[in-house]
Amino acid sequence: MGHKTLEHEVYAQICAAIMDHRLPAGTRLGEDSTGEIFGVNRTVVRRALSRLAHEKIVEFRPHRSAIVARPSIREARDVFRARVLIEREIVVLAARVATPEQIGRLRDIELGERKALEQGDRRAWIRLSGAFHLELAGIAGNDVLSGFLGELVSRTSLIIGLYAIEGQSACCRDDHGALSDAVARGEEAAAAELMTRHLQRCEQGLRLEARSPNVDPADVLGGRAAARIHARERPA
Amino acid sequence: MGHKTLEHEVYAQICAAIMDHRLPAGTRLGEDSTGEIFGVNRTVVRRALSRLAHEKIVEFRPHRSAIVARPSIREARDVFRARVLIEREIVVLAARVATPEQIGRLRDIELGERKALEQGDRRAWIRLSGAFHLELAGIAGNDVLSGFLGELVSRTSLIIGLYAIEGQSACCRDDHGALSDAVARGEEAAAAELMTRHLQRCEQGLRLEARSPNVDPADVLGGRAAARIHARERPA
DNA sequence: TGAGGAAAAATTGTATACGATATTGCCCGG
DNA sequence: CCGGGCAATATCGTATACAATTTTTCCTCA
Repeated sequence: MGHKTLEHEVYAQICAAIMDHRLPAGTRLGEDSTGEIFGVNRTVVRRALSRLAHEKIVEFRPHRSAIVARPSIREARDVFRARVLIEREIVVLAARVATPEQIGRLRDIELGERKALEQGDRRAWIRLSGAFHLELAGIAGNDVLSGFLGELVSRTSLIIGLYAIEGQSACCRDDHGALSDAVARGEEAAAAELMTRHLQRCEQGLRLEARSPNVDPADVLGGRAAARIHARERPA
Repeated sequence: MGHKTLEHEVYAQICAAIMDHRLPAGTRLGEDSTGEIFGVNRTVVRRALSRLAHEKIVEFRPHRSAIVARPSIREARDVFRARVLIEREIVVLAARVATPEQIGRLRDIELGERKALEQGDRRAWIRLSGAFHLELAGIAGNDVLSGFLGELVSRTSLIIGLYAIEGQSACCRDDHGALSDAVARGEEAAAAELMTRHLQRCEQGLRLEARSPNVDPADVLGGRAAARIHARERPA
């Protein structure tokens, strides 16, 4: 893999790092600084960031460093609603046309998920969990919906990083297993309901209560401005 | 409007030109040549094209000129299926929450559409027709779905340019009017059905018969290679 | 001490330059 | 007359350089 172009490589690396929660929301991704990390030029980073910005994974602000996106609570809800809509359709289509071979690949991913969960490899689990949904989308066979879901899965990963309730990370017991079963048996309606409930459970594993309606404007109260204040409060 | 940055300006211009069918599918968009047209540098064009590529409006090929995307028949079908799915939801949500003021804006767009149609201003009609759907999405209030629909509308415009049956351009008589009525009255189910049929009619106004299953590989049989052949067949 | 503002630093926006790769045209042998 | 290979051209991929803008620092003054 790797289209052999630096831009794609940098894009993939940053994307993976964000998905794995190694780069938390709000992290500054300066063009020069990021370029030095990868040993490439600003131009490359710029393009990679541009793409990530289009996928709403990083935020671009004029004349200011790009940062890892900080999806709002409202945005998080919208993402889950969109996922319910799209993935219900996907799972219905998949249940209609899935071949045994395709079901097999779903099972493989499930297996990997369980293994990662046992070993406490949270990163691998997150990645595989997303892969399961994308595999399902591939089976459904609508490339447009697959593309949309790809974006939604990425954004969901960010949302989980921001709003997950720490204690109960492994939200979904064996939802994916039940989902595979229903798809394998061609039970369209059942699969759709399972998907809906699965996504609802995932969403309920987050803290999306609008504590105050959009406390974002100050966000964590600045970042830069706050840094100066704290420096004074903590006089070395 | 205009974020004051050249890249955005170039992006908007190219996008509009493609939507208006002034740049037909397959048109070469070289970085240098396009840059000279706008009097800007390759860098700017490159970024703009990158964005358009992400929206599937232009195709990027390594070391070859970018071209205006040539959506396949398969892709066209997927786009319409996705639109039915998303816009049914949108229209239901809109019917649930639309305010009189929002309905008013819908009516305004309709009015513009009718005017454009009378005056034979096909470009304005296409633009307003898309605007109607996007306005509806705005009313629904899910920014994620709005974003997706934005892409789908753009791609639909390309698809129409490629596959529209010339004679019957004005496919939809007054579908938008009926749609507005249903939304204004809060008739969710009726609005959803109207939207479905509206999109189906639009799709039926196209030639999407897969004459041979995916004649795309050669597409119009090359473009470059074919040009040479035809030159020989037509000895000037 | 705190506020205001100008200079300095940092970072993005845009342009130019050079190497890499694919395409094109041409020449030559069959 | 046709096909294959090589040079010339065009275009992209990446790096470097300068201009514009924002942010930060720090100094001055009330």
